Order: sequence, then structure tokens, then C-alpha cells
Amino acid sequence: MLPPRRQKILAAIVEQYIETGEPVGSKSLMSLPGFDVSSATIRNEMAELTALGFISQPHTSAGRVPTQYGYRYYVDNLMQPAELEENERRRIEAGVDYRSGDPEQLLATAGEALVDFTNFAAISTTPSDEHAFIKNIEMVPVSPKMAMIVMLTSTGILKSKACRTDVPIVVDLQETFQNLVNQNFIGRPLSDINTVMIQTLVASLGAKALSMSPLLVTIADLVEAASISEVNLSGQSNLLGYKEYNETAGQLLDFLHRDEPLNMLVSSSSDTDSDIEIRIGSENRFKELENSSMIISKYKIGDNATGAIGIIGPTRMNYSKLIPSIKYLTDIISRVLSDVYEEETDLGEEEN
Amino acid sequence: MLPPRRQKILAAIVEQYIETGEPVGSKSLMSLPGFDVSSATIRNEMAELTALGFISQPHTSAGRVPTQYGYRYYVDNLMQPAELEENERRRIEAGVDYRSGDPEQLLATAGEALVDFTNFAAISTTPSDEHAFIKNIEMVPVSPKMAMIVMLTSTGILKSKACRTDVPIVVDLQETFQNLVNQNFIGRPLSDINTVMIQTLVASLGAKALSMSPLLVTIADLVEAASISEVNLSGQSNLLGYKEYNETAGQLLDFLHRDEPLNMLVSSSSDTDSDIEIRIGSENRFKELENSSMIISKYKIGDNATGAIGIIGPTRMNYSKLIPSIKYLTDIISRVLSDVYEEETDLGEEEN
DNA sequence: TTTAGCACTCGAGATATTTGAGTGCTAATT
DNA sequence: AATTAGCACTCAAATATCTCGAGTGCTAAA
Repeated sequence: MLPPRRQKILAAIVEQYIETGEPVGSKSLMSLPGFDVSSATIRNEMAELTALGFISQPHTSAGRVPTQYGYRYYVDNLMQPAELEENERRRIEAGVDYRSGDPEQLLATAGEALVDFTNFAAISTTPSDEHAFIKNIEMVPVSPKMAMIVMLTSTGILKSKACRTDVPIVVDLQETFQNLVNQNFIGRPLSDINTVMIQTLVASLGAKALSMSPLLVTIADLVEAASISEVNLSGQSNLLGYKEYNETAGQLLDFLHRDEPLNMLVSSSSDTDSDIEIRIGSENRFKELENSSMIISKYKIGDNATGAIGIIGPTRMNYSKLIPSIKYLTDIISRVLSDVYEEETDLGEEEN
Repeated sequence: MLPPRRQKILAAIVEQYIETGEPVGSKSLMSLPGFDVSSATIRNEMAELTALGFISQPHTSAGRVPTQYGYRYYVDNLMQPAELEENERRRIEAGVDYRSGDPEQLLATAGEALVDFTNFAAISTTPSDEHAFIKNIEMVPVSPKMAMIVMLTSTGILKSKACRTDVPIVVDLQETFQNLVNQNFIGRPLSDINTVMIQTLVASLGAKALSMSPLLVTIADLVEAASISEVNLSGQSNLLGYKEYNETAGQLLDFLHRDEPLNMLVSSSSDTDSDIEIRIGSENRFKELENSSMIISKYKIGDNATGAIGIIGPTRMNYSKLIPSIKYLTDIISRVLSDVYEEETDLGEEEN
């Protein structure tokens, strides 16, 4: 544990650097209220903090800059989370679309809100639940040879996709389809449905195989889309404005463009139990993010499904303000989605 | 009309500059095959071309760079459209999703293909047709208090949105809804449906108003989404790589992020009759695009609906290759979408 | 009309100079 | 033992100076 004065100095360096982006010198700290020692004393302490790895110098004759360990110590031990102001709360709330019951849409708009609020890039995943099952599948004929297939999962995810059929859609075909769906899909976990399963099913249909095949393939598409926890990223262009990305902005955006690493980034957050996770610099395991931090918070729907939402930005970000903001947003999302979910579940059971 | 030799020099300057990005000097032109005159002669011609405004010098002792008028003259008079190679055709074709009948999805994937193929940003609009009407609306109950509303327009646009109702969805309610839809929406032009119309309708429903209201509002949302020709942009991060955007990349991306100007950019292309439009530098009316060019091509569905797809990049782009590529892509899109459309229309009429 | 020749221009790159914020160390002070 | 004043030192950033050469425009001869 650092002695109090050293803590105070570290905190001051982190906070001032977050604010100004310039290396912090001993004199500017001395002039801060509450610092009644000389700059030489501060320099001695700074030398210690440097030896301990919490701060570093860009070059010998410059001030100090927090290292990622400095940020980490600050976040874990020194930072005082800011109280959100009323208008900030309102701004965050306004970003959540209470009305629609569709989690994807809600997360998309919430992400946009985060982008506006933080000026960083926002990242979110749709809820995933390894025990999710298919609650409902409907076929909607919209024109003679085109139908829309709509699927609802136990998690509340709603997916739909158009499907052109080779033969005209008649009542008979619809009934066949609905029977197939009832027998083979409703109530089954998403993980059960895959290409092989679909092919076997098609093979067993005999004469009806031809007409059913495109519809069933579309179901497989929907299941896949619902299983993969989709990662949504927005506000990337905000990052261009930060001078820490001057040179590497292109690389970073390219990296964020690829889906796989994003998925890993968000999903790997499940190994801790805390509901909010802060990853500073190389704590994100990707080299492309060594100068970036993520604040990721998990939301829950009911007791099983979880997803995450958060931000990506330069390590120099205002942790003490952002962390409570994201916490607050996540609480709202959890509440809204759980409400919808429970309402559905209750009603569903009443029906039986 | 420029004398032949001057044309030849202008074309060579444009082409070499497009390739290298460096100002083109008289000597490097002289060494090109087919130039049998001295560098002094070329310099004289270049002086003329400069006076005419087709080329300019970054500074007195540098080579020449095409002005936007130079590019324009080149595109209009000098350029020889490249023949697409077999593998290029295949790459373009591979980007078009023949199977799904959904124009939006098709355009999205085609845009991605353009991004990969050209390394620029791609822009596209969904088809719009001022005479479009509602062909079909279906309500799909997916859970006790949630329904999916699906709408198909005469243009083939398929839109769907979830809607939570305040009361449980029963057969009675579905019938009421379907009657309402048949009487008030099917066959009516999209432009007829607006908030006022919906409100009047709701008001006339008496006791049923409460249960119908959220469903009808959702229809309004769908109609709006289908009327507004949505602009899709992708591959913006490609632009970061071009040195002409070194400084202004952020501004450009911010600009492209906003929806309104994009809409104007694409829709204003309707004033010419040609099916492909090339806008160089300030011919795009926005200051943010003064160093950019767009190649935008219109596609058609049947005889009425049109939309556009194209690219945005630095004025220094390979027009002679890109123009035929985009033309080719647009032809494919038009053909696929028109096929679907006609098939639908024919079948629809057979039905009657 | 074309071309060889030449003086001229000016950006890019290399090198030198200056400046000042900030440091670490030492020796005196508390 | 902890603090501080004082001072020599360091080094990036800003500024100035120099050199180089690609490319030009012009002139006078072919």
C-alpha cells in the first residue's frame, strides 16, 4: 500500500493528465490546492513512483505520464466515482428505447446514446444464453412466392428474414411448414439446430423436401443469427479526434472492423464476477488496443441471459465519470429487458 | 476541342498522376512510349494546359497535377473505359446475393463487395418510387403481448418491426387488425400514410382504439422507413489510408456520418438522364467533398422504382476502371431486382 | 515549330542553434 | 530523517540556415 502522500500525488498526476493530455511536472502539482510541500519533495516522490512503475517520462526532461499500472492503481484504489448529475442521468435514460420489446434495437439505440454521451466508440453484444430455446416460429406469406420467417427465442430475441420459395405458397404448404416447425423446432435449444440437422430433416421429407428446403434453410440462418452474440460497434469515427491515435487510427479502425476479436473482447469479460470490467492498455490482449481502454458492463435478462455494453477509447479517459455512467446505463437496460422478459414469461405460463 | 497532342499530354498526366500520386514532370512524360518530342515542347504544351485550367502546379518548381477540370475533361473526352477481366467480373458478381428477394439486403452486400473491390467507401440507397403502394401487411403474433408487423411494398421492399401491445393478442384482435389493414392500407400509396392519417383512423375506432393504436403506429413507422430512401454507407475506414485525406479524414468521416447530406448527394443524381454520374471535387456541392469524387450509378426495378449505388474516394481515383465496374454491378442489380419484381407482379396478376 | 541550353525557383531534407520546461543531485536547513 | 533551495544538466520542440535537385520558363539557334 502506497503512503498517503504518494497516493495523493499519483491521483493528482492521473487526474491532471486525463484533463490536459500533457505530461505533468512537479511545479504544476505544487501549485495545486492541498499541496504544501516544495517541488523538490514532490520530485522525490515522483522518482519513487517512477521506480515503482506507476508513472513514466516520455523523455528525461519532461513531466510524468501515468503508465497503465498507474491507471490501474488509480482505478482500483484512488478514484472517487463521480455522482451523476440529474441532466446526465436524463441524457442516459433518453437513449434507452423503453417501448419496443426488441433487445437488439434497444441495445443499438443505447450504444448510440453512449457514443453521444462519452465521445468514444461504443460496443455492445446482444444477449446470449446457452440454454436459450426456440419459443416460436411463424411463416408469413407476403407475396405468392415470398415469405417472411419470424423467430422468437426464449431470451426475447426476435429475428426475421425473407425467403423466396420455388413453388407458390399455398395453404397446404403453410400447414406442412407449421407442423414441421411444431414437431422439430419449437422448444428446442438453439444449439440443437445446425446444417446437419436441417439436412437430415429435409432428407426425411420425401416429396415435400423441395418446397420445404428453402424455408428450413432460412430457419437455420435465423438460429445462427440468434445464437451468435452479435457485436455492435458505433461511434468509431469519434476516436479519430484523439491525438493518441494520430498515427494508428487506421489500424485501430480496421481492427475494430473485424468481428472475431470484438467478440472475444466482450465475451471474455465473463471470467470475473463483478458486473463491470475495466481493461486498461495491454490488459486487452490485443496489440492493437495497447493504448486503449475498455469499460464493459454486463447486463442481465432474467437469470440466464447476459450480454455486455461498454466503450472503447484511449487509456486517457475519465474513468471516474465514465464508470458510473456505464453502470447506470446497464442498470436501466437490465431492468427494461427483464421487465419485458418476465411479463412474457408470466403470460406464457398463464396460457398453459 | 483540344489539339490531339495536347489531349495526349493531358491524358498521360492524369493517368500517371492517378497511378503514382506524384506531380508529373515534362521529362517523365517524354520517356513514355509514343512521345517523340523534346521535354521543352511538352513544357510549352503544359504551360498552355495550365493556362486553360486543366492542370496546376503545387509550387513553381514542381510537376503538374490535374485540376478537377482536368479530370472532368479526361473523363468526358479522353478516357478509355477499361474492359473488365473475367476474374474481376466474377468478383463483382460474387458480391450480389441472387437468392434473397430483399432489395435492402442485396444492396448491403453489394456495397460491401464494392468496398472490397475498390478500396473506397461505398454508398447506396434502397429503391424509392413515388408511386409505390402497400402491397401487403401482416401481423404475426410471436408471444402473448408481442407481434411482428411485416409490410411489403409494390417496389418489393420488405420491412418488419416488433410491436408490444397493451392487451393480449387474441384472434378477435387479429381479425380487427386485418380488416383495418385491408380497408385502409392495402393498395394505398405510401405517401398517403402519415401521422395525421393514423390519428384520424385511431380516433374513429371507438372502443377498439386502445388495442389498435400501437399496431397502427408501428405501421406508420414501417411506411416511413420504406419511403425514406435509406442511405447505406460502408468502408469509410478505407479512406483513412489515402494521403489526400491525411489531415481531414476526421472531418470527412464525420460528414459521411450524417444522414442528410448523403441523402442529398445520392438523390440529386436524378437530374441527369444518364445512368451513371461522376462528380469530381466541388461538383459535389459540399465543401467537405472538395477533394473527393463520387461515381454513382442508378439501378432500376421494373419501370418506376430507382435507387443508386456507387463509391466515394479521393479525386485521384482510377476512373477508367471504376466506371465500368460500377456500371457492371448496377446492371446486375437491376437485372436481379427486376426479375424478382416481375416474377412477383406476374404471379400477382395470375392470382386475380 | 521545335529544341538545346541555361538561369532561376523553391520545396524537401539535412544540419545547427536556441529555448525552456523539467529533472536529479547536493548541500544546507528544519 | 525529512525537507528544501539551488544549480547543473538534459533533451524535445521550435526556429533558422544550408544544400540539393527536380522542374520550370525563356531565349536563341536549328
